[in-house]
Amino acid sequence: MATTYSISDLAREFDLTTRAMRFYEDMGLLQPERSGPGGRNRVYSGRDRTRLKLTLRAKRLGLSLTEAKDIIDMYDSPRDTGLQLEKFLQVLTQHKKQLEEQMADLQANLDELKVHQREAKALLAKSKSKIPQAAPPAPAAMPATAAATRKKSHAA
Amino acid sequence: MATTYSISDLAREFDLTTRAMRFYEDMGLLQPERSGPGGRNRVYSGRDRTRLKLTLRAKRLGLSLTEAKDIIDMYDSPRDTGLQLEKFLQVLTQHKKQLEEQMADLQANLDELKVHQREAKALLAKSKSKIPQAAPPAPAAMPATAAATRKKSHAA
DNA sequence: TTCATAATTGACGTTTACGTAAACGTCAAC
DNA sequence: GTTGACGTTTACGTAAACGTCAATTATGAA
Repeated sequence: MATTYSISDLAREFDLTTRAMRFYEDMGLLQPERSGPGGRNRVYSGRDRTRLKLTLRAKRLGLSLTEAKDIIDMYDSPRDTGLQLEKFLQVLTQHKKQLEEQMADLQANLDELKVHQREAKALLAKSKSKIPQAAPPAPAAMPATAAATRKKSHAA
Repeated sequence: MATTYSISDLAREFDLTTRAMRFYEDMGLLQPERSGPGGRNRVYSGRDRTRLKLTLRAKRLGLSLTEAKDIIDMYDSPRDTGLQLEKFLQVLTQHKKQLEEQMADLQANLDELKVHQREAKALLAKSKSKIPQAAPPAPAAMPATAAATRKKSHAA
């Protein structure tokens, strides 16, 4: 039988609250079955788990939940006719372009960061080789970014 | 004389409202000078422009404004003593780690996207070579992401 | 001078993404 | 038989990031 999960199973695994999961359900991101007396309790499938994982990944990349849903649904939808396939491919291309833009953003940040890193290391070396005291005046440019210590990574 | 900008200059350039810019100022991200009668009008410096640019880049990568501010301020702050330098380097390392995590997320998305792209192309080719009609049943997995058509890119 | 354009400061409204009780059901363990 | 641990719904609260007036001022063109 296919593996299933309770709400707290997934909550624990992905480090979120049950409240969040129910909220995602309200948003249409998850569609757990029900079990128990009167079908009260939620039962999540592997598909739900996957969708949740993708949702969180999307969030980490700055998407809103509705954006995430739109995309996930699209990837998850039936593409049986030729026209649907073509449209799907169009969306894919668009999506890919945006991902690549974001890649560029990220790369820019990393590059600037590395410059600062080098500069700082150089300065530190100098200040250590000479006298452990005050050093040169102002900094140079300035990069930006870092998803300030998220709860957990779950990158993949 | 150093080049300066009006509020609408920058608003236009980065495609945001003046309201947003004043909001960023309230958040401490920008500190324009004042000019005109009674110092009413805001005058932005090149530094402001840079900070704004970095702020938007950070936003595109999913950071909150306060996160953005923290980081930008850090990069922008005076690092004159050895200890400050060392702490700065620590933060840099941490920051870098997070950027790399995000890179991994992005890469994962791109990879999955490409798989779908290939699959779809194959299917489309098949359906065209045979009969332009209905095709195989369900899809396979599903990736996620794409900063749903943001206003403008301004990637760099 | 008058009208349009651009700017300013409040101040309240809105959307997103949950948090936080309150109040209750269920089942196993003690 | 009651105490937990886990689950449920309903519902109000909240922080973030602006949007959207309103009321006013300044400047430049017609």
